[in-house]
Amino acid sequence: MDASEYDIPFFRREGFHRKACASCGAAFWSLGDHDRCQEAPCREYGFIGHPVFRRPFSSAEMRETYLAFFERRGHTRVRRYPTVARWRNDVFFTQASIYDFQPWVTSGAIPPPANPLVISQPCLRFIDLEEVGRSGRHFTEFEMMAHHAFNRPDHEVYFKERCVELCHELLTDELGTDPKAVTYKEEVWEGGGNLGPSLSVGVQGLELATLVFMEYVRDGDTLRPMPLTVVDTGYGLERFVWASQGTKNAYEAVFGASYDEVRRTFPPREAAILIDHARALNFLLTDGVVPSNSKEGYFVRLLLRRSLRILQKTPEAPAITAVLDRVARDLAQSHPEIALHREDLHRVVENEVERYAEAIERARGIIRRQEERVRGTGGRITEEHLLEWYDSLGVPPEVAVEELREPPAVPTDFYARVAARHESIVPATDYTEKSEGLPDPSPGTPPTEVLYYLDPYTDTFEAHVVYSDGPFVALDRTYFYPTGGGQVSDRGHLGEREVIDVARKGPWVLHRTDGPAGWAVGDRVRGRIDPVRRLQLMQHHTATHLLNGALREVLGPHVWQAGAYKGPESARIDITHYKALSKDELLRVERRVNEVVRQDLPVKSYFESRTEAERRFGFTLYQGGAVPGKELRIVEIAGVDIEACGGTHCTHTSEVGAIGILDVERIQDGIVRLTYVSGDRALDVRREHEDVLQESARRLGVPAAQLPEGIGRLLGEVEEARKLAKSRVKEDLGQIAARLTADPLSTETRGGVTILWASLDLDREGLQELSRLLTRAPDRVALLAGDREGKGTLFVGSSSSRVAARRVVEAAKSKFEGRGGGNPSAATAVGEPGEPLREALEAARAEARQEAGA
RNA sequence: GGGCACGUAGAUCAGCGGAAGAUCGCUGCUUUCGCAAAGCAGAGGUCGGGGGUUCAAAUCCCCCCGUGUCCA
Repeated sequence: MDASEYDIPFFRREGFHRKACASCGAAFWSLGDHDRCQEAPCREYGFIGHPVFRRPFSSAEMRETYLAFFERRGHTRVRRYPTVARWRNDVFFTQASIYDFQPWVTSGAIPPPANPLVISQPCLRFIDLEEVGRSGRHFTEFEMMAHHAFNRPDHEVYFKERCVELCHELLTDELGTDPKAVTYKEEVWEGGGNLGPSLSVGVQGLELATLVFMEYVRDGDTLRPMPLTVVDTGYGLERFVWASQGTKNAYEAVFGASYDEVRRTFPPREAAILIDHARALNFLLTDGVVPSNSKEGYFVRLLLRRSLRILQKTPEAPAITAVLDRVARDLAQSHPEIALHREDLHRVVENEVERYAEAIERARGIIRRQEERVRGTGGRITEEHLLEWYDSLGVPPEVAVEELREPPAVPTDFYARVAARHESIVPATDYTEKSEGLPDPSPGTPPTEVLYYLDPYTDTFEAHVVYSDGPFVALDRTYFYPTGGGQVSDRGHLGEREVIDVARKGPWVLHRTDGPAGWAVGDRVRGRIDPVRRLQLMQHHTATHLLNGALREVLGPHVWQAGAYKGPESARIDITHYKALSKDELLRVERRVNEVVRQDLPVKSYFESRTEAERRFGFTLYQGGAVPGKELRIVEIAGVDIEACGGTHCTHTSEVGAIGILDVERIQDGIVRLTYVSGDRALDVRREHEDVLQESARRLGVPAAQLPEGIGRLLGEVEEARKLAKSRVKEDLGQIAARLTADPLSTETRGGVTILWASLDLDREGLQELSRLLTRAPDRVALLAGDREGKGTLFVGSSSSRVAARRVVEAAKSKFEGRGGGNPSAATAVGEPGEPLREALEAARAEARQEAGA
């Protein structure tokens, strides 16, 4: 990055000097006389015992001071986003404040909620999990305070100059840092194909903030300017608090009294982990993550189980819910939503505690048995076993060791070795816009005015073509709804052309027709939307909101939408929930949701400022993921469900008709999927089911109501018949056996061994059964040839220690090109039928006779 | 999303290429005033589903379903 990028007038004006750090070599700007940048490891911590700010701050005080400072300087305060980044598919968690605005705001697709804005965003990072409690400064969950500005060519808010000025003013005038103590180190930031210069702000060895100026797009080796430049800052709340107090480690400063309380029962490291994890869990659980074995939920499980392991080591330890509540009390001062719904949160946590206990209990048995087996073969349990058990059973090594009679030593690098087992590279899926593959209308094309919010029942309209490329057509205005928010697109006609898909691309709505449209820009076309399909989609969408509300009501507020699909045939919603729905719960949900339909409540759709909407309704607005934009479209069904939603909806709940839940399944641990139908589809599906039922009943010859009993009876009869057939065969074989035994032509005795032989029309299994009957008594050898379906089968059974069935078959099998083998008591071969088989039987007889001896 | 483990009698599990087992529970009988207990006898299995390899598959291979777990 060119040095001129960092040559900011503010530095010159204020008399900053540019120097190269004697330690790391990076260039930095400062008013003070430093030969090194003021960041670790170039400089040791100097603030421990010597706070850098004018007074100590608590977390709540520091957050408020920061937000208020920027508010006074023209920034709009924006409430935190959920810690679960549901609006992105490349990450699970919000890891930085800018994540709130990626990719839509940063790409320029949608305006930011405010500009410039200031936020304190709780973030989660699991990379340094092992460092928590050890380094004295790492946290799983931390708050990134930030001021952001988004600059368009036609609207410049502020960039480097004002950003650095604000940062410096905050540190010095507002917080009282010695201006000479601050260094701004030059760095390059790069991410997601964008890059730009950045300044790392250091004081007394502590990196307090990073100021990033996103201004370029990497295009191979060359850099192109971004159409939208972004001021992306990050100020670590915890570091600011720590710097203000100068305590030995960050945990004392940040957690204060709650840390002291937990310290009474636990050593420093354990205490820090417990509180750190509790803080992260409070955010995650409040934001609707339910423990699971995959995705977001796994991290909740990980934190919970780590915490439980620590708690279980100490008999006088409090319950995990108590630790969570203690930390929640502190958090609620600044994040009141954390204090809500504690009972529900407890239920989720307690369920997980039980499941962990069950998993460990199951594992203990497996470990005991495995040691038994290993010891039985003269081996012993190794470190590898411990790794294996942790990986596949979830048993921590210290628990496994308890269960063993001869335990191996637990490797000190146990968890590093677990990590090594999972070395395979997992490619991160990059965020890709859904509109990929669609043509991009030129920037000069006027944006599409969307009309479908005006009246969802309008299905004909006239508009002008503004863009046409092959089958794709954009209009100046349209009533066609493009796929989005889980709702599939409308279909219908534009002129004589059939519209088979509709998609959003930037500010345009693209209609895909069934062939080259052949219109010119300016042509007037008539649009007709398939009204039946549209109505069904609206009904399914509104039904989804009603269900979402009913599910939260019946199951608890931990229920969040984790995905949804509204098609013309059926709709489904995935919700976060920790166990399968009981039949009773399902019934209550279905009853409740149809009750709301009958109440004919108005479904109000309106636009409202984000700030106001969030203030009134809270974060449950973002059921379908965070929706950026200054204005949110709110779909409100008073007392049932309120969401930010861009779909088309019925105007009253009664228009949904009946709602029938077809299926409930656990698609993964912690996620339940409901499939349902509404409107005419509910009737159609009912009809289809009724037909299946009637037809089944007719075929079985019972009234439909008695189908289950009828099927039960039928299955019983089948079972009876099966047994009867089996016993008949056995009986038949018994008779054959008796006849053979009595027939001198198929029996001879040699050296006390009775040899029986026969050729029969039986398959392999029949021969085997018969052989078993014949060799029930000791010293018997059965030689049975089966000729069936063009194959010859030789089966030999022996209850004599002198005659090995396997050897007999070996001796005979070349006679009929037989292949096979067996063991001393039973052997079989398959080969040519007819004459060769007869010869094989003779050969077998000769061999058996010889082995039996005189 | 990926790795690993598991799915066999009502329950807990063994068997891991050659003729489906153990323990508990269940039923009946013996014993007992009755219960518990003991002894004897018995019932109970499409070895998760489907395909393949093999003379032969619960067992080996592939796909699917379900459960658990670790990791992103």
